Amino acid sequence: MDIITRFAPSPTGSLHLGAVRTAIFNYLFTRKNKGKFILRIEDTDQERSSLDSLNQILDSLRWLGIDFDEGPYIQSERLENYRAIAEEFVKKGLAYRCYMTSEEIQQLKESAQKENKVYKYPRTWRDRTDNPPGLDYVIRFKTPDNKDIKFYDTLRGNININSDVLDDFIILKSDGYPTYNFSTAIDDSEMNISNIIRGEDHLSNTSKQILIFNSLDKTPPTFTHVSMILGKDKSKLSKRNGSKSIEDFKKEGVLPISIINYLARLGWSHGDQEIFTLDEMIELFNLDNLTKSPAIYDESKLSWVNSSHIKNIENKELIKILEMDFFHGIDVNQALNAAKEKAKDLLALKESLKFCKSEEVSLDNEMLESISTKEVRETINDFYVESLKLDSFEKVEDIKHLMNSFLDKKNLKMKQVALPLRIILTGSKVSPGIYEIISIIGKEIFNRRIKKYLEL
RNA sequence: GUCCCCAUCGUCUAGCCUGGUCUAGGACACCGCCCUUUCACGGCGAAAACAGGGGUUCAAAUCCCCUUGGGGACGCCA
Repeated sequence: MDIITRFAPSPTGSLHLGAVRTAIFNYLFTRKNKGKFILRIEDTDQERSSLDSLNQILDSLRWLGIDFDEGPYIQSERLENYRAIAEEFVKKGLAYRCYMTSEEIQQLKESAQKENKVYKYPRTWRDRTDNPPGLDYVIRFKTPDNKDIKFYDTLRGNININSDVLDDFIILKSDGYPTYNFSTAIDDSEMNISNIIRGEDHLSNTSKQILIFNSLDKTPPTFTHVSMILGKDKSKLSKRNGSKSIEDFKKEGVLPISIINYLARLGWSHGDQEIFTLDEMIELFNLDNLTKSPAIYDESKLSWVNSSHIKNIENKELIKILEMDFFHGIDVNQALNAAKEKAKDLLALKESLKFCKSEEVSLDNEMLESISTKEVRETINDFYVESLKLDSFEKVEDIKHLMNSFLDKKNLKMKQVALPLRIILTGSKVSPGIYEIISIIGKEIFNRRIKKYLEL
């Protein structure tokens, strides 16, 4: 059977982590099975949907590298279809018009609450045949009585829900827009979706959608309801308990692959492996290795995953991402290699390479003060003289030897030379090791920076 | 309240389906030590879990039931 999947966000805000993970699972599953991946925008809430959110979602997905084979299909552009089907349902006696106003329903809900009961629509219009002219109406689905609604979930097995816990739910709102359960089921059937992978919060909605599938005379897809991602406080992820948007991560120097790796690993596993390339994940992904229990979002793990991927990233790729200029004479590859080793994110990495951007470095007062003593000046001068013996700074080993023999000769501690040297050469407290720094900037820049300091 | 789902270290998880190899493995974080040229990186080590109670069985983290706990749904939100 051909695999067709979809990711169906609603454009009512930026992409949150749970949605992104759903997208990732769908993506991995589809690519693994050489299927078709569809993007569908569920914007049937006129009030909350916005073009801004839509663009933001599209941008985030693009940045993450999650690409689609079809779409985006926009539900608000398919309204005629939903309306026609709703009308057809009415004609067939599967649904009916309900003229009850929102105010009336509000009242029913309030009195139900007073009696400590749960509101349920009293089916007032279910069997009425009159159509009061000029009044707003909704179309409700005729939910059958005491019927077992069954479906299969690859993660949770056979699920059985009795229709009596369901209401005569609305399928078409009074503004002519479909409700979620209706349009989702229609699109999933019309787009021939074979597998629905989505959050567990949709598990109880599924019964309603099954009812729609049945009425449409279509076989429902195979479901996989993935567990939720929770915040540190074990409640639904929100800004308060640490949830961020994809834009936030981008700003904080997190690589797309790190997010994908971390999120995929939250709820999915392959033995003891923690770090995966995209290709590996596609190769290894399997619905059977998903976890059923909810997972708590842990930023420090993400940070570790990110630093691991930074270590692995190709320099060519890294240069593109950093959008950074290197001063000529800088050994760019060596600089990148050294910086990658210890950076926890791209911001830190960029910061540690600041000394590679221009001919000179700027020093703040505190730094200047720490290197302006007579002893330091002499030491640096001596080291400079010593360094003249070396024709090339290309090899880190040579510099190391140079340093060691210098320390021996002068009977100095590493600290006494390396600390001021680092400040003079980089103007920073965050940077690669001192031998690497010297090698990276090369003899020319080294000489220039040292001379400038000695002339101060 | 009703219905549905879930339950292994603080966190993510392996093991569960196909009971014995589990005095429960790995990773992140934490703590300690080492390396050291700041910040870091790295290396080594420690501590840390089968929610509770009943069954079934020679044997249960693994199968069954109950309790408890957590999550979700019950919208003219998706």
